[in-house]
Amino acid sequence: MNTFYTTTSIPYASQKPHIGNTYEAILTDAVARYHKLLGDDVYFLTGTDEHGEKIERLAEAAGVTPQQFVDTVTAELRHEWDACMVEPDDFIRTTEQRHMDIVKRMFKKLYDQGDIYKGAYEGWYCVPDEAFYTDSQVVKAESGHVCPDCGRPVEKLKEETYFFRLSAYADRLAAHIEAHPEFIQPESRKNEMVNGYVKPGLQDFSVSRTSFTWGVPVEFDPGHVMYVWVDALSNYITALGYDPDGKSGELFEKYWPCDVHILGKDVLRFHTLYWPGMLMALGLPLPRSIYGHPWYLMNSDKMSKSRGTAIYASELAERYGVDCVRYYCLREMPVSRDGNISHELLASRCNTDLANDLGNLASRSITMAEKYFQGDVYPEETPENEVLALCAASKDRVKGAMDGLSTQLALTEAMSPVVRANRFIDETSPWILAKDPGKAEDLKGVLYTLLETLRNASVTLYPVMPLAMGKLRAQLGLPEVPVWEETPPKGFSVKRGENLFPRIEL
RNA sequence: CGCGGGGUAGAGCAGUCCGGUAGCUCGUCGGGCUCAUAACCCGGAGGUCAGGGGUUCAAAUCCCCUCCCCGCAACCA
Repeated sequence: MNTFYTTTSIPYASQKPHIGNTYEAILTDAVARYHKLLGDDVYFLTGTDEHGEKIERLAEAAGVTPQQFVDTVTAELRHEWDACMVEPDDFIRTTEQRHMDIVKRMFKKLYDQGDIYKGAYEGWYCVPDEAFYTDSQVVKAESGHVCPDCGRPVEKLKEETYFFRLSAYADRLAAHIEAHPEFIQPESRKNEMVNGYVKPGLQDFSVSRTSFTWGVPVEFDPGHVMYVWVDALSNYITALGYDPDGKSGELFEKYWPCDVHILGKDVLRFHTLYWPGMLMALGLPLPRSIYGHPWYLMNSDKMSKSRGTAIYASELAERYGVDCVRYYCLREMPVSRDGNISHELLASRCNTDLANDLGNLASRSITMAEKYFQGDVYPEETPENEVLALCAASKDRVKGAMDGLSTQLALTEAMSPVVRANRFIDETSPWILAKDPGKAEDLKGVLYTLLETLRNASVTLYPVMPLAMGKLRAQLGLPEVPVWEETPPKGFSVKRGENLFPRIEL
């Protein structure tokens, strides 16, 4: 049996995640469910990044401890995930003891072997903005260096910090990226990483801070806490029970290396350069692939809580149903640019595809099966026709698209037999066949074709819409959870239930 | 010459790698059907595929140039 390990990036627990953040969890969940259908031994990990200065400050402002603060945010996040039927095998928080214990020993090991060293980070600091800038970021004005954001003068600041020696792994990493075209996906992002960072030369990066305390302590140097990279990125192996001293647990031995890390384009750099560098230093195999997805925008604008333009998955799921939200997110995200989401767009897409095409096909097909044959449709011979041929062909194409994480294409393909079947009804006019007792077998063939189209869709769409497809399968008299290679049955015993996708009225 | 992405019907998008009558959804106009969630099916109108040049029998698709929009530009998650 193949194993399949997939992860989301772990969101920063600084605020409740909006639909744009939740999209990633939905995508990863659908990928995990798809591989489960294929029969793979799947492990799906997600979690939260809970340390850092920003959280320390937000907690202080809220008058709570940082731990209380992240407990609240992480609970909100899990509520969002739950509302979308995102069901990971494990959920890791970087403030958990099991994580911190391992991270501390990892850090020490890297330090002992010389991959982490003490140095100083020099930069520019804008006091009013409380922001650091690098040499290349600050604007050089006549009056001296000024803040690129607000234009006020910045001060030179020097902070003692530990660095990870990424430069030592630059050549190996460049060679790996070159030799494994699938390592960074999609390809346009790979080019961005290579041209933007690898070719100019990879520099060491800072892995500790002395300016705040809410982090994993560097035990051999009090005053330092770990900065985000070592702490957060390592969640992918600490959750599996990795042991820097060579006694890693069963899960780690079974699932590492990861098959695909799924994350936003904004953090792709850290996952494709920093993280592999650290893994090389630890002597561990690199993840097989890393996929950077675009973002969802609200009316072509970045979602912002403060501007009131954020949409939350839980609200959408409550209003329109979890299946609609999952379907929309995975159907509408374009391949190579940011997607748009709004109530209007979601309602339009779901009404067209789910209510009018799929839901209505189920409704009319099952109703006819009950009306004409009391729900039992067992033709003497399994029919062969264009619609059934399309079902088989489309399923293969769905598989190809899902393997490449192209959910937009996968869903378009999965829906194509449904659209074709609606036309098939007009072409065959079953209500006319029903008036002629001598055409009973023809009528059975037509209804079988329709029900088999629905069964096929219940498999190909199951990873994206587990709830609704489970209900559809129940109406078709099939087990609620399918397997990908399900054999078409000789016939169907159906029973009409509630409408699968009620039309959305705004 | 910093890097990358985008600019295709009123709106939102696919097609561009592997040139060959420009496609999908919504909207709109007309027709059909009555099994169905006022859903389904057929047809019409609507695009010089950002602009210019080149290659070719043929270019949205390949090459060159220009314009516009967006993201990134190293320690921000």
